Amino acid sequence: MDLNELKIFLEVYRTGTISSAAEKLNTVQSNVTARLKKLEDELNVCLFYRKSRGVEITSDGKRLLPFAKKIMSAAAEINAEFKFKPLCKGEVRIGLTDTTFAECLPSAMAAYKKKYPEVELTIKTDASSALVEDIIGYRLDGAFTGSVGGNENIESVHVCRVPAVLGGVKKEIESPSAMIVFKKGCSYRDVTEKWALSSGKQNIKIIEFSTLDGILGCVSAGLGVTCMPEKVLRKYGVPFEEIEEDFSLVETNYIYRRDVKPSAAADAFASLLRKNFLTETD
Amino acid sequence: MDLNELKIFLEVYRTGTISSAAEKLNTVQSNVTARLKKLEDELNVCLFYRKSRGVEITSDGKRLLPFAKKIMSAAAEINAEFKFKPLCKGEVRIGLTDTTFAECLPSAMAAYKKKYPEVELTIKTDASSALVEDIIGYRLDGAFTGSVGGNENIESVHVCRVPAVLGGVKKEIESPSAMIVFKKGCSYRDVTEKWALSSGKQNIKIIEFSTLDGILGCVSAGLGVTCMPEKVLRKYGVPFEEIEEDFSLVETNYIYRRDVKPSAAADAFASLLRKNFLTETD
DNA sequence: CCTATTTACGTCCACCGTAACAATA
DNA sequence: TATTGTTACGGTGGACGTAAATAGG
Repeated sequence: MDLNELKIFLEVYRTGTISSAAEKLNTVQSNVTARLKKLEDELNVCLFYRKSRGVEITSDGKRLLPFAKKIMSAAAEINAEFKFKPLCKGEVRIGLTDTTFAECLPSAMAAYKKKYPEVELTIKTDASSALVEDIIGYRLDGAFTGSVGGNENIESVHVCRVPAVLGGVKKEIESPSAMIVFKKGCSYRDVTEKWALSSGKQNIKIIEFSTLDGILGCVSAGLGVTCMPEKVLRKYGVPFEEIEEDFSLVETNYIYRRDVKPSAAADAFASLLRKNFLTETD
Repeated sequence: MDLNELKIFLEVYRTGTISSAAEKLNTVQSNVTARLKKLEDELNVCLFYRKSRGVEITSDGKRLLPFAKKIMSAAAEINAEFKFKPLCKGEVRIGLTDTTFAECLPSAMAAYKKKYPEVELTIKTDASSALVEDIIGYRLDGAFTGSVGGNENIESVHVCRVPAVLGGVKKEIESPSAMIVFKKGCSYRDVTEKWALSSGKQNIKIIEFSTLDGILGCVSAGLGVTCMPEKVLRKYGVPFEEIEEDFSLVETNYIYRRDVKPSAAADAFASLLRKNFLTETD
């Protein structure tokens, strides 16, 4: 059985002649005759009486009608689902770093939920390197990360490059007692460590936190310093000063598996987030 | 889109690997890979993550699942309808002569209705020649008639050959006053006319009736004679005597259009009727 | 090394179009 | 003759199989 045969069967029934059905279907009479005959052979029945003026459906043809219609409409639903409403449903799993999250996610998420209410959106925040692993392991559809070592499985699209600044109360910036950072793999931890190295403070104590609030709370309390995008520090009211561009610049990229075509829902979210990101970090 | 692609998609989902799906479907890996890729290209999505150990369905694949299942089950319903339950439904239009009707139809119809309750059975009684026209014009699926002139569109199957006898009250048989018969085209009218001719009574009056009851009623009332199968006259209690075999033998054939495959329901009814006919006319 | 998928390539069949034929009004 | 369906036939694209390459555990 073949969808095409059923389509032809229905069109012949609708028009009442093989010729006009062939024309409607952009093919030739002989082909319609052959497809019809094939269907009749498959089902082992006669579907139409061949009369001198067109054809007339038989009792067996009538039996087939509802089934054929059902199948064709189900097939049309697939096209509707995937071609005409590609964004309406699905599940999207996006990864972010805590800093990206703080900067631009909430507004993007609100806009996305409003536009595509049927998409199940899952957001995970983690360090850049962990996000890369999640992409490779198919646990995320895409992620915004700092620069990642080249991996042949991963496609990386540059989003923006913003400088990190050194945040901390005045006393700490002048004489830092500790670096308060995310776990290994966070791009801003890297910057902070590079800053410490370049300014001869490599033996400074390290305090690790797993949340942005935790880090900034401690920094505000004068327990240490941290490198962050200026925007984040401003939002939390943490004093800061600029640091050398040599190592302060942090890339933000959108990454995804090269061998997996992103779902339309994922593409839509990623581009929306990227737009938000660029707007807010201008 | 193609039913085969959807079947492959579902089997890959069910088994979790392309290899085992190929084995289940009696084909090879490379073919499953290709069909899957074709489906993905058509829908413009990625349906499975290719992992080192089999594949895993994606969010878009999950979207496709219910549609694919729906279509495949609808296709299976067609097979069920036409292959496994070929006799359950439909419409059957059978033609009979009045004499055939009287002889064997009632019991056959009862048996058929019991066996195939969902078939819409339409019975038409008319003269043999009229039934032939109905077959040619697609208004009947099949008919039991007397012998008909060869028509290349009509397939004719011999059922039986029984002699007609001359029915009438004693006085009428000895000296018939009229032939009481069906309209032109009835095989038994033909026999009656041949009898009249051979016995030198060609100028006898003709009374036409359109029902068997009418004919036999008049014959019983002594208004004339008629030629009928012995069995019919017995049933109605009409006296009779045998006539010459030269013209008394009446064929009964089952006829149908050669270019139309009979529906299973029609075949079933015809064979049942034929069996009844043979049994009752032994 | 075994399992699993992808890619390359060759074969073959089925679909489709052209064209001639048949039947009917 | 015009309309419609059927049959014959040839080309071609796509489906399928074989086999080698690739990747991960």
